Amino acid sequence: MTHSEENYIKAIFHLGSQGEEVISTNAVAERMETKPSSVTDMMKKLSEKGLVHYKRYQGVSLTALGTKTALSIIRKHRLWEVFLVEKLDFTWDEVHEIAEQLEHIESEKLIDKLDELLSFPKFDPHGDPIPGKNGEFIERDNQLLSQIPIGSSAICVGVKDSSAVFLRFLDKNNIALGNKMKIVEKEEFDNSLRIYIDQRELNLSQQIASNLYVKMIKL
Amino acid sequence: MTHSEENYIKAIFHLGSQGEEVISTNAVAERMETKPSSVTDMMKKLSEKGLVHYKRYQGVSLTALGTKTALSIIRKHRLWEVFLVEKLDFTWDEVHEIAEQLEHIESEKLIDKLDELLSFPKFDPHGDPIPGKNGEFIERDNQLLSQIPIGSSAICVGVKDSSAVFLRFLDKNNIALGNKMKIVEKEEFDNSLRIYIDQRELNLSQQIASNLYVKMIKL
DNA sequence: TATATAATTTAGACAAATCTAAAAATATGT
DNA sequence: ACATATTTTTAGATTTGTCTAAATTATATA
Repeated sequence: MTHSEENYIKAIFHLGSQGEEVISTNAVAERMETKPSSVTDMMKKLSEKGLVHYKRYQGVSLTALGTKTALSIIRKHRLWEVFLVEKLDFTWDEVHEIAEQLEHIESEKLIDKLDELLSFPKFDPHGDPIPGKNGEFIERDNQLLSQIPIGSSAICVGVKDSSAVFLRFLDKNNIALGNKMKIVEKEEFDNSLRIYIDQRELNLSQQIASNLYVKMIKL
Repeated sequence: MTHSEENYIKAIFHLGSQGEEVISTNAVAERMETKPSSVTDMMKKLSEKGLVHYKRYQGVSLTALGTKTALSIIRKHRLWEVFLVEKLDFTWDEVHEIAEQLEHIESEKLIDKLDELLSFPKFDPHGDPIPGKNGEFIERDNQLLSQIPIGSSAICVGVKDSSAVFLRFLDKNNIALGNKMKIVEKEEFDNSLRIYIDQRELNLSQQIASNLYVKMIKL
């Protein structure tokens, strides 16, 4: 498979897991930052290779083989991210671009050995689950901070948006995975939240809160 | 730079350091396993980018910039090889193909951090010197086993041919980098050598002996 | 040194991945 | 349900890296 094919497969997988089953040509084009016509061409090719279900004007979805392929690429991406943070001391906002390249390296043995070196991690530095060697994949069932009731306590377990700007904002405010927080109040006007975290009081906009995955805990 | 461009630069560098200064189109084509006409096309492109000196029918050589580029790629290749052997327990006959992919990953920071993780190694698993961050490069001044006088002792420091078959042959005969050996006799008929290594007596063909780099030691 | 041979380049073609512009199919709104 | 808007596809072009076949230049030999 070419890098381009792999990137399309990955895009379709990600679009599929955050909403619809069947993905539109335009959606893929937007995510890949290409033109819809390029997507159509590629869908024909991937369809011939048995990686996607595709009928013209009907959108696209991954076949079982396509899903397996996507999971393998995502596994590689996330394991490399763990490596970069754990072994090379990169920060979580620096690893995506590099992992984007490393995910295309072809060698099953390499990935298995990397997995072992890292002690078989289950999550990447952004809290995203790492698919297993045989395609086992635990979808994250956590809630967004914006969705949990006022008064509850929760642990920060992941980020929905893993762009460098957002991650650096979190760093600046000492919000890290594993941190405990308590939601004190929701401001009616703009839906911002007042929380306690790390012995401090903090105000988070609705946009921030809807990009933080948390796991509720009983007091 | 594209992977292909990088591979051409590397090929020219290697051809240049094992003989002539000016490299012929055919030599590049043979090494790259492409047709001479493809080489001509690429030389024009690399020439326009200032990476090679090229005049038609006159062969090709690297510019200062081309050499710097080549050293950077080789540095990456060899550091990744060390990583694969030291951190992931690959054997020295398995690493070349994977490093061939990894050498194209773009991130200076990644390579610097990798260098640090590996404690700034000076040689790769085959005994080849690793160029420094700023292009410093110690050419190996060692001799081939086939070139040293009978009766002398030497330490094995590298391999000229690093193909998997040759490396596995060495493994099978317990010849490893760092091993001491003494040349006992040279057979006139086929130039094979009788040596002592690792408390054993061993017979090495001329072909083997001319692919092993050694450093002579005084007794 | 003339000519044969070998090396190299040019010309033209192709596949992959992309694009633009136009056409076709589908979806939407009243 | 029909006209319009949107989405998607097709057709044809472009770029990169490659190829084959033919032409050109260099070299080697007689």
